Amino acid sequence: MQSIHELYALLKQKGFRFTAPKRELLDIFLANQDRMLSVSDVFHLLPENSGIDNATVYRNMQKFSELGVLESMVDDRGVSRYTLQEKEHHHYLICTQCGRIIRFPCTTHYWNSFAEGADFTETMHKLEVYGICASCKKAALEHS
Amino acid sequence: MQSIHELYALLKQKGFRFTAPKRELLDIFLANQDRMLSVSDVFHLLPENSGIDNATVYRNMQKFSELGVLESMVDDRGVSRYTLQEKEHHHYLICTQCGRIIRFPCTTHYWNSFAEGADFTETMHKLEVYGICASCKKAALEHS
DNA sequence: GTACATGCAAATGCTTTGCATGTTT
DNA sequence: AAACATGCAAAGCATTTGCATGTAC
Repeated sequence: MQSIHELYALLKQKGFRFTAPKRELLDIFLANQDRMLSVSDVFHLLPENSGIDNATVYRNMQKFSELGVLESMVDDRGVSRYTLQEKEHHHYLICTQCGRIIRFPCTTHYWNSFAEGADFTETMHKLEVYGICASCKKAALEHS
Repeated sequence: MQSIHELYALLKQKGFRFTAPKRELLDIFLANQDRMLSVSDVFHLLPENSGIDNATVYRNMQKFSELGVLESMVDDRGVSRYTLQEKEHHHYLICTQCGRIIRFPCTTHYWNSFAEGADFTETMHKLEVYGICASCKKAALEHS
């Protein structure tokens, strides 16, 4: 999911329209692939007088998630955050200072034996690693 | 963290008081160790005329979390949920049907190499496995 | 022209807060 | 008595929804 053109095709195929607000929102996500953006973040990244309403942002974030264009998560304060979805299933290192994310592949399902033991059928899993990223550590050093 | 007495001691030690609402709340968590309860869940589990206010439940859930009596998470709808904290760090199989949780030990940190590679310092991680538990699968079969 | 989208405003739901009163210690 | 807790009511946010209007197709 890299270019506006691919996204355009995908939307069209699903019967949705490619409007100015959608275009602006996608631009923001394309330009911020190393962040998980909340609706409020997105709203503040929009140009001053975009005229785009909060509700429009919410509706489109949801639509994009359903389409598989965006991936969503809920942060520790209960706020939904979104980022462009990669082809492969990834997990994230998440900087609690600046919000930057670093993707890493999903290579282990070590819990499978426990799930089987409990006769539990997995449908999905979520792994998030929180901490401080390199640039925030550097910044912290410089300020001390 | 098993008995009311231990909890009583812990609260006292931290300078808090052991009140009737706290006692009722803890009883609920002791009786529901296989669930992640939201404030709303807890509220509904309280006796009809407990007289305990919503705000009191919120304040105590937070307090208990800070004390390490409860462990908290935010569900996929952004709602905070709590369960008694175990001695050791665990992860959860979470039934999306009934909300039942099954704990399993944390034995892998396979992402360490990625974190080191990115000069990322982990402070915490979260792993949740969603699916359908044995009893919900059984119930589904019986209804079909 | 029709179906989908948007803006606007009101409503919802979870959570927090201020404040006067009540209770534990 | 002092410090912490609680109930009550109001406020705060994120998010959703209804509806009339606008726009892509």
